[in-house]
Amino acid sequence: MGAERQDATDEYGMPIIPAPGDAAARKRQAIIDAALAEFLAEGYSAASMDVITNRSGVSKATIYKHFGSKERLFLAVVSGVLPKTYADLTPPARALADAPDVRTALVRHTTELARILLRPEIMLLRRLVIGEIDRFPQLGQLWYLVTYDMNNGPLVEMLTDLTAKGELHVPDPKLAVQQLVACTVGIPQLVHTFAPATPVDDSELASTIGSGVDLFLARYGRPPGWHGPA
Amino acid sequence: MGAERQDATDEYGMPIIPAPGDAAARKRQAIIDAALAEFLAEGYSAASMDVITNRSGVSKATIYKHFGSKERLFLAVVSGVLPKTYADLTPPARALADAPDVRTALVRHTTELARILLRPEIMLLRRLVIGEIDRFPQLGQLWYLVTYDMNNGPLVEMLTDLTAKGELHVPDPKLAVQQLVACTVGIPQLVHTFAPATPVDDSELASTIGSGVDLFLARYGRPPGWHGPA
DNA sequence: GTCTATACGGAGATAGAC
DNA sequence: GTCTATCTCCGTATAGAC
Repeated sequence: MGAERQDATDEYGMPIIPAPGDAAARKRQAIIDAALAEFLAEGYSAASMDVITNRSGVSKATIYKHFGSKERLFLAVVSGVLPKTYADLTPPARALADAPDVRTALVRHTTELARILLRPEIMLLRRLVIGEIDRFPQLGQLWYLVTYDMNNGPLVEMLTDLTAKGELHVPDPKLAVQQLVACTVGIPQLVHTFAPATPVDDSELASTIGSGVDLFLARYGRPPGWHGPA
Repeated sequence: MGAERQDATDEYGMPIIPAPGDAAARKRQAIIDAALAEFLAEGYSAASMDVITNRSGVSKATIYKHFGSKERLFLAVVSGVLPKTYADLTPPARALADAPDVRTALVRHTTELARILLRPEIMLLRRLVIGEIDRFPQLGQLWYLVTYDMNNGPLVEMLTDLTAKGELHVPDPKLAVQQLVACTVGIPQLVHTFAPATPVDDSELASTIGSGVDLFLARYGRPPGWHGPA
């Protein structure tokens, strides 16, 4: 029932012998994995510590030794996943350096961002966090901080630099980044927030994002016919 | 404790005698009110039917006679509130007729929309619905339908008309409406989704919305210097 | 239709042996 | 550190009297 408490074997049938000192750490990870699955599936309140206990293969007492309470377990699990969410994202400055022009860089970056944020597991996590914001305000703060560090902040810097170079005209970079994200990723994200079952249509996503970037550049881009500093 | 089961009096101390046939309807309403408060405060799973029972002043058996189950009660309560949310919204066509120009009309409309959607109770309801979407997919559909009927649909019509008249150039009105909403209301809405305690700053809201509408018009508006059909 | 009283299961958390 | 066994409370839902 529980899990591999002993006689665990790998894919070749060889017994897995955990390094002695890692036993506690491995159990801790097993708890986190089981808890994440249960919380994502049931939400915080409906999630059962009994289910997490059985799935993780450790005893309930061990879970409470490690995490103290259901609330603390929830916070530990969710806050661990959040930063990993954005780890795959290429820093905007690099995307800009690798692209032939600003529009291409913006399209590539927002597309990559959308691919990450629209992953079903991330959308699930996002809905979970939003639904529990009133119970766990720390999660809202964490979500904001991670988003800002990994995406908005770097984009603000990039827009500021491009404005200094004369390639864009962005008077309020912080607001502009919010607008850019809202007009591109924000649109499919909103749809999938309320209709999780909707599949992601690649060509539709590309055209939505392209249109959003064009909207952004119509306001903040250099005028047409402009080809560099005079 | 319970509520006004008998000897209930109005503000002048006069006894309130419910019309005989309305007794059931009045209890039904008391249940709905108590349930909404409890669901908004605790979320679906953590909400207690015992608490709803006590606050509504009727017995638990009566609640189950009326609604059958906790799930059905939840759906009845939430779906009843949703349409009322948008009832205060002026139809976009009227806002346009009453405004001196398109920009003013768009600013007024999105501002009014923001005022409604940013009300703390509505934000609370929205977080609740999002958090329970996987358990109650019907609510996502309902939310989408109400939003579309009361806001997006009429706006699409309006943009289509304005394009026909030559006052705007909107090739894809459905997408444009999503962009307009995302660039204006969507920005403070996102902030308040993750940071509910943040108060609404009127001047900041106005400047955000103004900037969003300008962004929209930079792409879809008539070119500057243009003063009516030739 | 409405009430009181209760059935029945599962929740989170812990005591104490090892 | 980890387990087994258990405590205590509260959950939804219903039976039966009025």
